[in-house]
Amino acid sequence: MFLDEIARPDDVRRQNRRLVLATLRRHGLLSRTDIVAQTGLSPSTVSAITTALISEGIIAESRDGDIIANRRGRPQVALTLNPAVATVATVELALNLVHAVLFDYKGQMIAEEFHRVSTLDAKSDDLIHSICLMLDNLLESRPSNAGPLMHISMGVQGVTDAARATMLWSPITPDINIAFGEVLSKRYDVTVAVANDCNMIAEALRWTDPEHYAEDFAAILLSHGIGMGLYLKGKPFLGAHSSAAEFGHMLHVPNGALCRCGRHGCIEAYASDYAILRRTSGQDEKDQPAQDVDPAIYDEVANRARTRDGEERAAFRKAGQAIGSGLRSLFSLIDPIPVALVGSGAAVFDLIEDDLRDIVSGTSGWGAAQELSIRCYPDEHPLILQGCMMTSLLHLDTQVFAPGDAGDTPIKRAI
Amino acid sequence: MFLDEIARPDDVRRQNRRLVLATLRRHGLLSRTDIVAQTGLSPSTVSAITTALISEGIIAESRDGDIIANRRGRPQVALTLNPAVATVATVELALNLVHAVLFDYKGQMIAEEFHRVSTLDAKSDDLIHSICLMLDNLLESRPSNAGPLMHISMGVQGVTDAARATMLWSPITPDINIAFGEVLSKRYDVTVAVANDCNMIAEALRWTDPEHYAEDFAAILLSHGIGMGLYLKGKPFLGAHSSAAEFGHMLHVPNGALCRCGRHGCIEAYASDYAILRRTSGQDEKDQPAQDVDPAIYDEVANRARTRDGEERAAFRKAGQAIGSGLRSLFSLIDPIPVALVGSGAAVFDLIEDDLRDIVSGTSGWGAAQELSIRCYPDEHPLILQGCMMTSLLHLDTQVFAPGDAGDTPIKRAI
DNA sequence: ACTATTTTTTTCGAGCCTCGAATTAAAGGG
DNA sequence: CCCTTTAATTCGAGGCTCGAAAAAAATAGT
Repeated sequence: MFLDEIARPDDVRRQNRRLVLATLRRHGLLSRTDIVAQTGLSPSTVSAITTALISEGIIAESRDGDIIANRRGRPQVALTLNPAVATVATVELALNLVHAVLFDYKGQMIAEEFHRVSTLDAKSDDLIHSICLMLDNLLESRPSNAGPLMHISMGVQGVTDAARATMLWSPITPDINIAFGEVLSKRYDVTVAVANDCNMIAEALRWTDPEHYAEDFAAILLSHGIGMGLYLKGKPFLGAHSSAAEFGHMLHVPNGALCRCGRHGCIEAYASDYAILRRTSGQDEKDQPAQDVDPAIYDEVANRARTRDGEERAAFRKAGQAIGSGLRSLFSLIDPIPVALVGSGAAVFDLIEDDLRDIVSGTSGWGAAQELSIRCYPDEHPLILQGCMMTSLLHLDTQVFAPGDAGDTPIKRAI
Repeated sequence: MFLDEIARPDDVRRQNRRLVLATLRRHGLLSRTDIVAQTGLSPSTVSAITTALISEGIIAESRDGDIIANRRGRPQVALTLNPAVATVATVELALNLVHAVLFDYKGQMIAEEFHRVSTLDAKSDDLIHSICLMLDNLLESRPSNAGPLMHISMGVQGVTDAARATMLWSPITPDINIAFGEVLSKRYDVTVAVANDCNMIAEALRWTDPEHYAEDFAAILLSHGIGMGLYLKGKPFLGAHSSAAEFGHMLHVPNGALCRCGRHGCIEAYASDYAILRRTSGQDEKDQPAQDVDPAIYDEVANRARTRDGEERAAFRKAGQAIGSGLRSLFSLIDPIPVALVGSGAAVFDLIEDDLRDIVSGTSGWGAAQELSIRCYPDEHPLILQGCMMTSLLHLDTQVFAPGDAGDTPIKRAI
């Protein structure tokens, strides 16, 4: 709530509806009494809010899944999010891959589809066409009891403008400024979010492990490029204008190695897979890097680095230094925070860890000098998928099902 | 307003009170009709809120300063913040200098006092003693119609922990972890804020030029050390745990010049005044830098750099590169934003600008490639002062005078 | 079988809030 | 001296949350 915003009485109900939906989403199956205990709201208020939500079809009483039986007193009746109130779609767009999935409002997968596309040769229209085809298929084949499609969330490898739901630039395709949001929004008549995949990863991590990834943490994706999803003060941090924190394009060496973004000396130009292969293949660091990297070759190089101390090991060490130097600068700006390393780079963490920690060490500086926490997740795709799903569902929870105005409730719109 | 917070009906009033106080603080003299126009609240609500604020003594009708006369209809009656409802104190702590000032609730200076202290030799008790002495003097000598002291805001050169109102580390004194907040809070029975001086500068800039320094901007203080105050999404950005964004300690050159913080290669180790003098005095970049710098000598070096192309000019160019490299990394993380350069470094901007811009250029990258805006403010002290004042006053506006509960209103507490 | 007990959930009134409409207040114009 | 115009307040309607009381729905005991 900002200082220049005006508060109205129904804002109170809106906020408390959000609160109820959030606890239901987190716990799955909860009685009204449980909700009272979890939220701190009074029983009367919880009663009022839940009856409203039930009448709008957003949540439902779950008769079968009764919580506790064989106890004295009136039994609690379990409430749960109504899976059939809405469907959301997620689209992951990566190099040569489109992955679309449908989820119900409870977060259960309804259907999914993979599609191989030569993204590097694809024009924006080709990409959009592929995505629409997949979504059409999925929507047509879904069971009749599924709810109406109400949100699409895209996670893309590239720089995005969240406000305009546009992909500004991406390494996976030559076209720029692709307005996925506008197109999909018109075609399916729903709101669309277009976010950087790293932000989706961060979202997923925070959802699955809120203990560890709490208010402040960073998820760094080390794969085809280097990106970062950042959570600060419990909120995803999007740049001032565009999208993600472009960790990979922080400056490591002034006038250094050529980066795929066209500039010189970026962290990515030392630590990404293409940077490693450029180095181990004997090319100059100013040479244009490969657009695509064969994972098999990358693994081979990594294994060679593990077995003998040669050019390969040196390349990974350089990578560790680049990431470490970026982290040290990052930690100077925002204090040390837990880090998740995701993607192929996480699979070679053993090769970069020592150099990385060497450079970072001493960062903690004046504050509580805690140990730097780094966790690795070699496979990024499940995280991206889950992050997209949570983005969509939380959007519905907080933006669509939150307004108390029953006259414009989505279920009525869908009728 | 967070997702796990519960909303109550009186929160609405609290928020709208804040809104009214904020518009009054910004515009100074406003009729109820003006407030209606500015805020968007209904006349009835504005009437209710203003009568409450008047009865609590927080604002007052200003009979003399009538806004518009000679017009048909009932004349508007001007409202204004009541200067006598509270007094706030600011303390600026810098190298060899303590500056304490008293302001009334309207932001008018009541009294001020400067004190020269050899901070480098001072123990924490000495510093606290000096500050208390000054505040005692000021409070005793203030006019009888002044309001009760209700907040103290300190701006210090060093790393602070805002939550604990503690100065963790500072270049101006050997002692660490000085709990100014706790001591002053007990002694004067008020809340105390301890912030990094750069954050105060940012606060002041946003207040004086909200057009230019809007949602996102950075204020970089180039003087005895290098610090940064950052505004993101319209809110001051404090690190995850400690205090300011330590721009000066981002990594510029791995294993590079020795920084005063004990590490190597920080931006500060190339761009601060002591770094320039270390270089021009023929010392090695790994030598321990001077603790104190004579401004006269610094100016002399700058002038030499302007007149001939020698070691001095090279030193400033190095400084420009260091700052530029930091900015480029910063802009990678949070997108390009307007920058204010403050302090002695701003006076030599002509010597560093070219190299700085060279390194930064290309940062804008994919987004709207706007021109990097840099403005210079050679004297940091007025900004720090104003920032401290605004911090205190806004704290009163939003935290103390906002709760609608009239039973515990501060003016009653003071009686 | 029937009542007492226990626990959950709903209902109802009090006390907040904002807002629109009507009313009162306080000037200038003719 | 009345009319017009503008400012500010008052009042009722419709929200909201909450505490207390009532209703609902089970088990336990006789």
